[in-house]
Amino acid sequence: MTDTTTEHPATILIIDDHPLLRRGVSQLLELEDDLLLAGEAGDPREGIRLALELDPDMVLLDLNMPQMDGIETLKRLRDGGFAGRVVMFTVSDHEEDVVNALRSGADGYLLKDMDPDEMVRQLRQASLGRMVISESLTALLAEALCSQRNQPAAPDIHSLTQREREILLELAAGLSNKMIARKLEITEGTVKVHVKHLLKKLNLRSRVEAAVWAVQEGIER
Amino acid sequence: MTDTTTEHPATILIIDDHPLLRRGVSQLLELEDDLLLAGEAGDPREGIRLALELDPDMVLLDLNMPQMDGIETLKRLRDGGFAGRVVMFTVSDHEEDVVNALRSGADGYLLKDMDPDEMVRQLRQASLGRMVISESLTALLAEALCSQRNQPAAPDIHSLTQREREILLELAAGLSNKMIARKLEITEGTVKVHVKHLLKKLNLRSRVEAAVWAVQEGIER
DNA sequence: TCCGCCCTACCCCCTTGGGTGTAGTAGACT
DNA sequence: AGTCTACTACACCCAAGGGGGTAGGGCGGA
Repeated sequence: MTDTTTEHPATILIIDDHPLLRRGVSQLLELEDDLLLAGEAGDPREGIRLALELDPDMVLLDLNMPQMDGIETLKRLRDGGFAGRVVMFTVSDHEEDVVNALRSGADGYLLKDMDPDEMVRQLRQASLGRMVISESLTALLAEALCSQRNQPAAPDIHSLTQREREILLELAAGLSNKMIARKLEITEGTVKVHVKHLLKKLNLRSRVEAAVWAVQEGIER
Repeated sequence: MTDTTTEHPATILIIDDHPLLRRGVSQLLELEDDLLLAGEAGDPREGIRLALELDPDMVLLDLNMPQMDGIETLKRLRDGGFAGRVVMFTVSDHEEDVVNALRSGADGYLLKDMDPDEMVRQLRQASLGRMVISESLTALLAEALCSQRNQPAAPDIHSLTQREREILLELAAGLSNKMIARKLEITEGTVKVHVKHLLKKLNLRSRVEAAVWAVQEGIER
């Protein structure tokens, strides 16, 4: 498995605001000739730019950055057309964060305090297209899947407020924000706020997805 | 019926690029105290601006103007939030034009060569919320409804080209133009062209409407 | 051969959308 | 009294959408 030197090495971009941690990963990767550090970024925007420019096989993405959270960064990566693997890399072992990240399309979720050997092994797995999760999280993950106490980020109509449901309905009817505003007698800016909120709650990326979802769910007043 | 002077008169805005014709209508309306000319516009953009500013009860809209066709003007009026009646006013007695206008949401279709008496009568009807059609067109209209030879502007998947159907599918999946371009390996500009064309063919106003329509129709490859 | 449609690509223009942030008000619950 | 959520509104910014137009290559039918 480790002998993949005849193949081209898997290129990895790390996006993390901690220089020391980037350095650590960098040194870890240098020891493996089938894993190659494609680049580093200290903030999300720079990271997204680099990812689209370098097009690495994998992005190792810090979930908690001051400028932008990892979920948002992941979204923007996908929006930008990045097609490689995106593995979350974080200190948070909260079930909520794990579930949220995976629901948002992350290809893996690794903890920063994990064993270097396991780290390398998991990265290798990820580069092969497998979804990876830190071993210490598997129990927690199983629990999350069984007990249904994971309301956050669940695309559920009930997570929306009454007003947001109204806006979603009009939106799905094909109305623009301006038209919705006129119809509900509020400003366009307020409509935008509601749309933004419902997109976030439903974990969708555009009003088109929201409209299609609403239609398929058969949402009604 | 003519005695509605106790009510406020119905205000009418005329949008037509022929000054003489505007003058004619103007004089015709002056003779009726229940019909009031709210304003005139010689080109579509000015007309739209005026309509939104004056908010007349009815817009008399030339179907054939050099700057912008009447259908497009009608769309923009509705997009702008104009909620009054929009009656097409034209020389064209082509079935295609009539059907197209009515399908696009026009509240009436009157011919410019119609009898002044009928004209006034029809305008009065329109101001009451009734749909009006020049009498000389009724036969033609009936025929159009019976014989189904009205492909133009019929929201039909078969009116789309293969490529347009592909784009519609991706669009309905929530992909942006850029993502569709990447997926189909063409430029974003070309995707925009296809989207523009399919919206026109399906007589829809936005990609959201297109997406919802596609989903409801159960469009597949 | 010429015409027309399809697909592609590009130009210009302006509007719309979606994100950031701050902030005020009202009602409900602690 | 304090806090939380919902709803409203506005600022700014940049990306995306949608309209107009022109144009060239390919392909098939008149």
